[in-house]
Amino acid sequence: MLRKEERNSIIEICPVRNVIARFGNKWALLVVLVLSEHEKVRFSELCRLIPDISSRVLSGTLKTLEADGLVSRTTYPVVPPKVEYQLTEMGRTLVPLIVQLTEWAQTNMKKIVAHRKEFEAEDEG
Amino acid sequence: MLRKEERNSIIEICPVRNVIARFGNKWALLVVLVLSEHEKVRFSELCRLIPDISSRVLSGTLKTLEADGLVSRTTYPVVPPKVEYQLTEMGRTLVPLIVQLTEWAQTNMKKIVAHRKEFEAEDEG
DNA sequence: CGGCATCCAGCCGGATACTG
DNA sequence: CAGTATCCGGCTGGATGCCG
Repeated sequence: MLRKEERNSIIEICPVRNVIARFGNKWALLVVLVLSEHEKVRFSELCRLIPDISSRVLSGTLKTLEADGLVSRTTYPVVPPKVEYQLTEMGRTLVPLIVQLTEWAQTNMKKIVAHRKEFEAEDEG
Repeated sequence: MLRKEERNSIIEICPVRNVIARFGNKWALLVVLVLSEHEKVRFSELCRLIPDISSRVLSGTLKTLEADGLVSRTTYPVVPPKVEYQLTEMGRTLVPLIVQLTEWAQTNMKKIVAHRKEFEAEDEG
C-alpha cells in the first residue's frame, strides 16, 4: 500500500518524487477531486462516483491518502456500518493544483493527441 | 511506450487521466524540470543530470514526451552522433505547474512523512 | 554517442469471493 | 455497508549487452 521507501538515491532528498509517486497512483487524484466536490462522502458513494474503480483498489487508495494526512476517515458505530471520508485541510490545499492540472490537460489535450498520432504515423512510415 | 489507449470508460472522456498517466511515469516530470533549466540538453547530459535513470528508461521517457509534443528532439548529422532535447512551447507551459507541485511537496512533505509514521504506528498497535 | 533488444523482477491494479 | 483475502495478468522500469 504505502510503497516501501523507494530505495535510496535522489529520491530521499527530493520530496517531489514522493508526491509524484502518489500521483502515479491511478486513482488518487481523481478521488481527491471527487472528495473536494462533496464535503463528506461515504465509501459506497465513492464507488458509485468512480464507477471503474474496484472496492479493493478504492480502499487502498483511500488508505494511502489517509496515511498521508490528505484525507480523514470517520466511522459511525452503527449497523450497517457507515464510514465517511473527507479532505483534510492539507488535502484541500492540494485541490487547486489538481484543478490547474486538469485545466492544463483540457487546454492541451487535443494538441497532444494530434501530435501523438502524427508521431506514431511517422514512426510507422 | 505509448500506453495503449487504456480501455474504455471515463478515461476516454476525461483528458486528465491521460495527463496524469504521463505523470505517473516515474521520471517524466523530473525530465521536464531538468529540461526547463537547461534550454538544450544532450542525451548523455541528461543521463548525468539524472543519475538514477537507465539509458533505456530515459530513452523511453523522452520518446513519450516527444510523442506528446512536450519535448523536441534535434539530431546533428555528425560523428559521433549528437542529439539535443529541449522543451517545446507547450512543454514550457507545463513547467509552472510542475514547479507549483514541487513547492507544494516541499511545503507539506514533513507533515506528510510524520503523518505517515503515525499512521503506520497505529496500524501496528 | 545515442540508443534499441532482451531479459526479468516487482508492483499495481482488476476480478472475484468472503466477512463483521 | 465497508471493507479484507486471494489470485493473477500486465505494465514499468532496472540491468545488461549490442549496434550504427
